[in-house]
Amino acid sequence: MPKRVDHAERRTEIAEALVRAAGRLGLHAVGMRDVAAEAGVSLRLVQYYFESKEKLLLFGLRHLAERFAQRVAARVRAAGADPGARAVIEALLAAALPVDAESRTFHHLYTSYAVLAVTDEALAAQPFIKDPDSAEDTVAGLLRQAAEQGRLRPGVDPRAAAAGLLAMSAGLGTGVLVGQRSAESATGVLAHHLDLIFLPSGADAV
Amino acid sequence: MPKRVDHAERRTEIAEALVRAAGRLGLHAVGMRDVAAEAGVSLRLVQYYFESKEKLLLFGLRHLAERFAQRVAARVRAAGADPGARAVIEALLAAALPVDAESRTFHHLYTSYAVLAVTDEALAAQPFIKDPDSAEDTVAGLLRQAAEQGRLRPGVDPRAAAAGLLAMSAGLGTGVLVGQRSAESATGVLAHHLDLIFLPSGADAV
DNA sequence: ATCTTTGTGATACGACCGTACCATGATGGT
DNA sequence: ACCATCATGGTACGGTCGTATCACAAAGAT
Repeated sequence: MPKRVDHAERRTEIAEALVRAAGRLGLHAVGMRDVAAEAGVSLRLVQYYFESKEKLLLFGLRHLAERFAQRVAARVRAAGADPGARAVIEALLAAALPVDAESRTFHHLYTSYAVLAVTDEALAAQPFIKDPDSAEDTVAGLLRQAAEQGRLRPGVDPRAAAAGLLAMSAGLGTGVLVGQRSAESATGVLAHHLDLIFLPSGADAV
Repeated sequence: MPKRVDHAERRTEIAEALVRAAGRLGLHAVGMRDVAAEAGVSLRLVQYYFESKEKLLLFGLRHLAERFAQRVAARVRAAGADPGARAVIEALLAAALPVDAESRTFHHLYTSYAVLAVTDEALAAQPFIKDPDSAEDTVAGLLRQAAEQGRLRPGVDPRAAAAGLLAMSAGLGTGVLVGQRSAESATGVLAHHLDLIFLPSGADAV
């Protein structure tokens, strides 16, 4: 037998080529041949490791979601040890904004997948729909924790506030993506809304 | 010469056929032949009234934006005469949520166009990018007016709050579109955030 | 009445796309 | 040493897509 290649690793390489090519051309325009060229392999190999384009797309989506989850987790961790709920939430929301090339690509492709999911039921059944829910759980948990410590403005519902913040972050991200808004403006808007949700800590009340 | 058809009217009919077909198949999957079939005309006619697919897409986008602006304006008008800034804003944001077939299609296609605009500079240069800005101006103006009447929570910046609300509405809309969230939940989240921005009016404080 | 322009249809063309098929090194098991 | 099998390349096929071409009917202009 030949080299006995690690299939999982090769599939990951090809999936990352897909992500790069799709980030450049748009997901709608990327073909099997583009992915092959980007990965530096033959068209046949892409077919070999993924039997069909649909399988490739699905795997690419899962890979993208995983990488992004790791990114967010790393950013949250980098926010320091127990830095308070607000800082964690701010880091989490900021990590989702398309401020650099990686998060731009992520936002771009994730939105592309979401649009495709409207008309493609195989995509709609994919768990990437649920990922934002888990993010919402995380944020809601942090808000609840802050509420118990009396750091939240009275009347704020953690669940609704979490959903609103994440939706806002997603919407602002799209605005940044299409060049309608700067990244700084987006983070500013988020910070302003966090000010509405959290009580001013210590002396820096507005 | 033949019938002397009204070109503008015919182009509008074809553009609406495009919108219907794209709403059903997804913008990425709709072709000239689909549009022709949907409009009940021959492929040649679509080419005749729009020289290229790109022109058709651009015109379709403008048509979509116009129809949507009219829809929002009608909803705001239907909110009653001088119903207060909050009611107007709530009507405006609610009109943008994909609650019925028309607004679902709008949200779906508008997001599709936004995704395409990331990689297509002809689309990126299109004024539909600016329309949200004018909506933001409107909301910011209403918030400023409410602030002058002392109806806003102190410390709320009208501009940032308007941007945040519109982004939240867009993000929630996407959530509703992909079936991740119900329309009722989305309006509830919006209402909750309006509660954070506006002071409780009269006796119904929380 | 003829001519010229406008609207409409049918069809052909070239390109590309996803997939399938065929061939063939390479290599580990026996 | 041989062979079954994995990995890989090349290439062809059927379909579809946007666009171009050819044809022609209808009707105002002269």
